[in-house]
Amino acid sequence: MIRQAEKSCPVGKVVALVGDSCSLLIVRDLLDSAKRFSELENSLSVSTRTLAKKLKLLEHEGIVMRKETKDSPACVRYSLTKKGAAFQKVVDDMRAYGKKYL
Amino acid sequence: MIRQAEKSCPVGKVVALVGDSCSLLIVRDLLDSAKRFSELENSLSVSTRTLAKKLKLLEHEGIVMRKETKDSPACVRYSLTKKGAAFQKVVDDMRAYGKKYL
DNA sequence: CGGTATCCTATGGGATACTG
DNA sequence: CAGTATCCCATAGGATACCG
Repeated sequence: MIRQAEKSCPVGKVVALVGDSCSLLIVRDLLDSAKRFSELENSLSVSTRTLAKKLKLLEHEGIVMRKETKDSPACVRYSLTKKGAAFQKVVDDMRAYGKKYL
Repeated sequence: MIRQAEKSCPVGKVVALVGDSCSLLIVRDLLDSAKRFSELENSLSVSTRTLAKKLKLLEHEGIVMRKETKDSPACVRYSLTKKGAAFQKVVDDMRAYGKKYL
């Protein structure tokens, strides 16, 4: 639904990037600390499939980093890149808004 | 997709409210100034149907105000309530983010 | 544990036509 | 102009099963 017209607007770009139901919630969680796949899965109550897709997308966009330690069973941690961590202000303001108005 | 678990988090609430493809873009436009239906329609490149639905939702949530002046043809202006205008910071932060990183 | 692969459904949203 | 009403479709996302 994001059209060409939106792509020239910085706000439109941000919405196109994290303006879905859970991308920003992933960022919110990772702003707190790096987390495992299953931790995110539980926190967000999202399906495995969707979480995997969103994480891949966010990784591809340079928002999220994936780090795997060679253990068995597998252990993977997701954290924010600098670009991802820069969402801190947005998330903080949203939190402030939510507390005050919702 | 927004689950119960998210409703206890202020950020989750905000995302549930404006975390779709165009609600926040409507707010962005109205932060600039009050606008008519058709202005929003053109600016957002969204279908009549969708815009009408989102505006109703935002009005119902107390974010947007609808003012009709009894003219012919009809003239309707949408503007932000105080609750809606409070999104200024969030939108500004998103704009700053978009300019810097996207 | 951290995914991928299928299948399937709900629904968001476009296009079009019509009305006060 | 500012919508409402239909119809229709694409796709986001859930559920489930399976794998390294």
